[in-house]
This record gives sequence, C-alpha cells and structure tokens, in this order.
Amino acid sequence: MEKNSVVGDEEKTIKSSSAGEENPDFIVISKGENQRHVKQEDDISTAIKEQDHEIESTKAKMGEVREENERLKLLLRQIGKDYQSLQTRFLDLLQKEEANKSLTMSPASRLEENEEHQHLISLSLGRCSSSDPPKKEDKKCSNKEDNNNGLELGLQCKFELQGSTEPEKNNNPSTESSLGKPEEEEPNEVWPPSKILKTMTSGDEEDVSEPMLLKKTRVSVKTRCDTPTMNDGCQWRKYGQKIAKGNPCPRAYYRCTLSPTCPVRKQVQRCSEDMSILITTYEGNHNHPLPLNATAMASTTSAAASMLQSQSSSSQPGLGTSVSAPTASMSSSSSSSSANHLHALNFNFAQNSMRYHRYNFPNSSISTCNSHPTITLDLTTPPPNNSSYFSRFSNTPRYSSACFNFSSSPSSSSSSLELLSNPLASWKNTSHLTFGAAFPNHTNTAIGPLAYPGRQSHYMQMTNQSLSESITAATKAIASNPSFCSALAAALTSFVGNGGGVLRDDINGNERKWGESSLSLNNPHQQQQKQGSLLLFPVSKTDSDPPAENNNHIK
DNA sequence: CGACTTTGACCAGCGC
DNA sequence: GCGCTGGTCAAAGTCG
Repeated sequence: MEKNSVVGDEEKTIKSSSAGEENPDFIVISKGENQRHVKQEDDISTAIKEQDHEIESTKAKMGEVREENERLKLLLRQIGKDYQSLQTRFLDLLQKEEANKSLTMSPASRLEENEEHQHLISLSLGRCSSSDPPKKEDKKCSNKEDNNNGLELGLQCKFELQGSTEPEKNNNPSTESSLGKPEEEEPNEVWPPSKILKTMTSGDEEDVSEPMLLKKTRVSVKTRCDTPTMNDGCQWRKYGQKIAKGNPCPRAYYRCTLSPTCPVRKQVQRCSEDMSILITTYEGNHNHPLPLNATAMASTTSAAASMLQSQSSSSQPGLGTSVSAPTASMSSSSSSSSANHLHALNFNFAQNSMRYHRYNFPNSSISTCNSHPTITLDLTTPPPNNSSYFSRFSNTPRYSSACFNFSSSPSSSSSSLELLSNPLASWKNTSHLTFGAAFPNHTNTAIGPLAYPGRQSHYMQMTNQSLSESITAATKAIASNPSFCSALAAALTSFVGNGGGVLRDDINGNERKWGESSLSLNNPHQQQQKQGSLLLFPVSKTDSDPPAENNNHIK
C-alpha cells in the first residue's frame, strides 16, 4: 500500500509536481515568449516607424525635388521665352538694318554689292576637282593640274544661297580668276559643310593675277605648347627636318596622312626667342573629310588663308570679300619678311546680298616672306581688351546670344564658321573649347537668328567680330587656366544639362539636347591629352583620330 | 612586319 | 654660275 501510496504519492507528486511544474513552466515559457514577442513587436513597430519616417523623409525629399523640378521648369520656360523674344528682336533688328542699308546705299554701292552677291553665287557652286595626283605629280605638276581643276573658291566658302544656281558661272574660269584659285580636290567629292570654308589657298593653287599668291599661302599659328607638336586633330607624318637659318631649333616637316594624296603640309618649329612657343605653319587644303576635331584648326587656318587671299584681291572691284584691318595697314604686298603685327585682322564675308560678316583674328599678322603669303595667328599673347571679351561677347548688340551656339553638327558637317570661331579647338595642350555655329540650318529652329528669313540654307551663316574675338579670348583664357576649363564644364553641364535647350543640330533636323552635347571630358581620346579639355563638339565614336603627334618628336 | 622617324642627299628657287 | 637656303626624298633605323 505504501508502495502504492508511495507510488501514489510519487505519482501524485509526479502528477502534482508535473502538474505544478507544468503550469509554472508553461507560464514561464509563455511569459518568455510573450516577452520575446513583445520585444519583436516593439522592434517591428520601431522598424515600421523608422521606415515610415524614412518614407516620410523620402517623400519630403521627393517633394523638394519636385519643387526644384518645377522651379527648373519655370526657369527653362523663362529662358525659352527670353530666347524667343531675343530672337524676334534680333530678326527685327536685322530687317531694320537691311532696310536702312538699302535706303542709304548709293546706286554704285548697290551695284557693287550685287556684283559681290553674284560672285558669292558663283562661289557657292564652286566645287574643286582634281585628279588627286600622286605625290610627285602633286609637287611637280600641280600647276597644270590646278589650272585644269575645277573651280575653287577664292574665299573658299560655299554659300548655298537661295536661287543661286548658276552653273555657267560655276564653270567659268574667269569667275574664279577674280576671286579664287583652282584647288586640288576630289573631283566628285562633295565636301561636307565643314570643308566649305576650309580651304585656304593651297599651295597647289596659283593665281596668276596675284603676284602675292604666286606661292603657297600659309597660315602660321603661334601657340604656347610644351609638346613637340600641337594636336590639331589630323594625323601627320614627319618627312623631314631641317635646321633653318636663324633658328637653332630644327624645323620639322609633316604631311597629312589621313589621305595618301592629301597635299597638306605643316611645319613645326620652336620659336628661337621663346622655346615655349610653338610655331605651326599649315599649307594646303585637305582633300578628304576631316575628323571633327581636325576641322577646327583646318578651317581656322583656311579661313585665315582665305582672309589673306581675299585681302590680296580686295582691291579688285566686285569681290565678295574684303578685309579690313582697322588697326594697321595690311601691307600684304610688302616685301618685308617681318610681319606686320596687327592687333586683329578683320575680314568680312558677304553673307548674303546685303550683308557682311566680319571675322577677326586677334593678334594676327601677315607677311609675305619668301613670296609665301603667310598669315600668322599669334595665340600666345592676349588680345586687346582681353578682360572684356566675355562681357563683350555677352553684350554684343547685334548677334551675341544668337550666335552663341554650341555646335552639335554631326559627323564632319561642322561648319567652317564654327571652326573659324574656335581657332584653338581640338588642340592638344590647350583646353578644348569649341563654340560652334550649327550650320546647315534650313531646319535650324534653335539657332533662330541664323535662320534668316527668305533663305533656305547656307553654310556659313554668320558670325561677327566680337564673336570670334570672344571665342579666341575664351579659348585663351581656358588654355591659360586649366581650372577654368573644369569650372566652365561644370557650369555648362549644370546649366545646359538639365534637359534644357534642344538644338536642332543638323541637316536632318535631329534634335540634340544641350546636355547631350559632349562635354567629353571623359573621352578616352582626349584623356590622352595632357591637360584638361573641354570639347563641346559631339564626339564621334568613329572619330578615331589618334594623337599621332604625341609620338612626333623633334629630335 | 608594318608604320613611323631619322637623316643625309638631292633639288629648286633666289640673291649676288 | 655659284652658293645659300628651304623643302623634299628615300634609305636606314626604330618601335610596337
């Protein structure tokens, strides 16, 4: 019994204990779980709260961003309105000016301008041709071939003026004799707009009527450059080196290798007085399409040479171009080999029948050393009124804002004018700042003032003195101050990159947002360049233009 | 091996 | 005609 009782007790105790233990254990366990659950719930709730807080903060941030976006939109609209109003005003001014001009113009001058227009018409049709002679023929038989070549533009600009198709003039050598010289070029090659102005008088061109141009016209560019050559975008092959008289520094001779028949040569020499100054002399015309970053220099030099040409022929009546050198007499006929340094060379291109446009190369000079008419663009010294260049740029009454256009010309269709406007563009060792004017603009709506009423299209639209001055000054400023480059890039990126302006940038009317214009600071090609560069050109991926000059060392 | 550079030689223009 | 000079050629060398 006891056992049983014991057993019973044990059972009881077991039961009781079990019962007594079960309950407390259960209670304890349930309390712990509850506590855990409570803790978990607390954690969850706090997490939810935190998430809610984050969501709220995010929402608040989004609200701020939206507000900012709205502000930016408003700003953009305002800018667009301002632009439209400026454009309208500009067009009005143009029309008024034309009206005044036509009223105040004497009959003789009207006739003269009409003649100029006719010349321009003929120029617009001029397409140079040549059979691309081999090198030796290029050298030895160039005269004959040049005479047989097709037309060449004296100014070597192609203007597609409305209704300016006069084929008979196109083939009329007498027309070219007054302005142009035969130019070596692909017979069937249709040059892109980038080549329109490019062209300086190549050495293969001769104008019998112009003694000054009996030899090759050259464009010499003086820049401060630490590297053996400056990168102008072309590929060059060194074919000779000489120690010229009067300069201990050897002169290196390069020829363009982008095309095997390209007649373009360049000479590179350090200035004997200042070894940091690199004197690059270009001669001839490219007879092949150029990479984008090569068109800048090519057209700049071409424009300078064209200026020289037009200047030399400016005494002839009825020319479509003229050169004015307000600060000095441009004694191009001078036999002195010393350059007549001018603060600026201004040359005008008749843009349409009644309008001139002035080009200005600050610190330019012309010399006719060794019968080689040479224009020197001295980019080593600041132009006059340098400090006011930007303000002048922005305050130029006639064209200022209208002309300011970041080119987004596709492929090689960048205009000569834009190149004219950015003489330093694409140079190695200098910052790249290419202000382009969009060119073939019959569809250009963004450029507004460039799209003159009543004109379908023309390549060299317009520029002005202060524009080129400003560009040059800007480029110089950037070249001299690398930090400015990055600052400007950042500023442009922030301002322009907000999805703001849209440029209709090419013939096809392709739209391109400003922010998409290549601030190609990350362009690998440009990364090869030693200094920071700001290239406002669209960078063609196919535009592989290896800086061949990096390896060109004058030894 | 091809592309490029170097460098002496060659040629043409010009002045004396 | 001769010499000087600038410009180009082309073989040899260099480099990747």
